Amino acid sequence: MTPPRSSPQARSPARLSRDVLIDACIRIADREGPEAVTMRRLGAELGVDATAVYRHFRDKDELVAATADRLLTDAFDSTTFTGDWRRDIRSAVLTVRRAYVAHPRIALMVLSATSPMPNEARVSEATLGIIRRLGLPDRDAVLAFEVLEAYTVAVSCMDGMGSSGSDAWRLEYAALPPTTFPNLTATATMLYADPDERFEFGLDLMLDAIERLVDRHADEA
Amino acid sequence: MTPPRSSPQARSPARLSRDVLIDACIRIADREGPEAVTMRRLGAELGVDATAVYRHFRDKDELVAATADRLLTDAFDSTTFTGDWRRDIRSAVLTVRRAYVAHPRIALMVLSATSPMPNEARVSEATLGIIRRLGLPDRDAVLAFEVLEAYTVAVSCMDGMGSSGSDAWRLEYAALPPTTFPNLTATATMLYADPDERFEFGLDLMLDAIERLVDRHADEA
DNA sequence: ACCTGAACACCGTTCAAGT
DNA sequence: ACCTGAACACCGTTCAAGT
Repeated sequence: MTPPRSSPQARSPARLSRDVLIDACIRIADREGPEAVTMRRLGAELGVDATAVYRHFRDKDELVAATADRLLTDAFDSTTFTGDWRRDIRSAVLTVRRAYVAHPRIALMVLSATSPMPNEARVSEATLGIIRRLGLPDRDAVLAFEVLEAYTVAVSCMDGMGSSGSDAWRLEYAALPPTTFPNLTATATMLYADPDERFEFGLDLMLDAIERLVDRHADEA
Repeated sequence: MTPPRSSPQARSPARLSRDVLIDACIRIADREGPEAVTMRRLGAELGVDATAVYRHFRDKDELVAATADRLLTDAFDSTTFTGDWRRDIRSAVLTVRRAYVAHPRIALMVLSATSPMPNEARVSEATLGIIRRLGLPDRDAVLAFEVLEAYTVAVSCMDGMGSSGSDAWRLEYAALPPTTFPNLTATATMLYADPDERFEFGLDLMLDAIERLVDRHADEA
C-alpha cells in the first residue's frame, strides 16, 4: 500500500516492464492454465489497468512470443554439451521438449510468430552446428536439422495440449467392434501408453537413420 | 426468398442439419480463414440465427471436431492400397498431411478433442494394420504407428499454420552476425526452403529406420 | 420440433484524458 | 513518460419466448 520508504518521489518507481509482464504471464499460465492469460487478468495480477500492457508490447502476440522465448532461454541455458553428437542432440532436443510440453499453448504461439525469436536462433545454431560437423552434404545436414526441429516443436506442443492419446482414447479403442477394427482392438492395452516413450522412440528412429546416412557418405569418400 | 414450390406447408423443409453446418464451416474457413468461423458468421451464411447451431451441436468444439473428421473422410476415401507397405504408408500419411495442411486450425482442434473421431479410427486401423503385418513385436509396431501418426498430424498442422520457416525467416537468419551464428548464416540460403520436402525427408528417415528394425528382427528369428 | 432474440459474461484494442 | 478508464467491436453461450 505505502511506497518503499527509500523512494521519496512517487509510489512506484517502475511498476511495469517487459520482464515483469513476461513473469506474470508464466505465473498465470502455470497456476490457471494458458487460456487464463488475458490482458485484464494480467492487469489484475500486477495491480494495473489492463491496457497498460500496450506501453510495453505492441499487442498480445508480441507479449506471448516474448514469453515463449523466455521459456527457451531457461531451457537451453541448463544444457551442457559433451562432444558426443548423438548425446548432445538428444539432450538439446529433450530439453526443448520439456519446455514445450510444460507450456504448449504458449509454445504454439511461437509457431505463428512472424519472425524467429532471439533464443530460437541460439538453439538452432547449436543444433545445426552439431549436425553439420558430421560431414554430410550441407543440403542433407540442413534437412536433418529442420526435421528434428519440426518434430520436436510440433509433437511436444501436441503432447502438451493434449487429451490426444490418453486413457480415455485407449478405452474407446478397446470398445470398438473387433471384426472391423482387429488391429486397434488387439493392441488397445498398449496404445498411447507414454508420450515421452513415443517421442524418444521416434527421435531414435531418426537419429539411427541419420547415422546411417553419415556412414554411407563416409564410405563413398 | 420464396419457398420451393413443391413444398406446400412451410418455407423451409429442413434448413439446418449437422451436414449443412459442417459444409458451411469448411466453406467459410476456405474463403476467409479459420478464425472467421464464428457462430454469428455461420448463422449469417445460412440465413439463420447464430444460436440455432446449438440445436444440432452441443457447443462449438463439437462442431469443429465433426468438421475435422469430415476432412479426414474425404482424404482417406481417396487413397488406394497396393500391398507394398512402404508405398501404402507413404500415401496414407501424405493424404492425411494434405488435409491437415489445408485446414490446420480445424485440424488443431481435433488434438484437443476428448475422444477420437470415427474416421480417425478408420485411418489408424489401416495404418496400424500395415505396420503390424511387418512382423515386428507388437510393442515396436504400436510405437512405430504412434510416432508416424504424431509426426504427421503435428508437423502438418504446424506447416499449415504457418509463417514458421518462410522467406522472412530465411532473410532474418541470413542477417545474423556470422561470428556468433556461423552455421545459420552459412546455410541461410537453403534453410526452410520447402516444408513438403522437409516432411518427406523426415518420413523417409523414419521408414528407413523401421525397415532396418524389421530386417534385424527377421535375422534373429 | 425447431428457431429467434435479448441478454450475459467475457475478449483484444483504441484513444483521449489524467498525473 | 507512463498509466487510466471509458468505449468499441467483437466473442460463445443461456434461456425464455415464439411458431
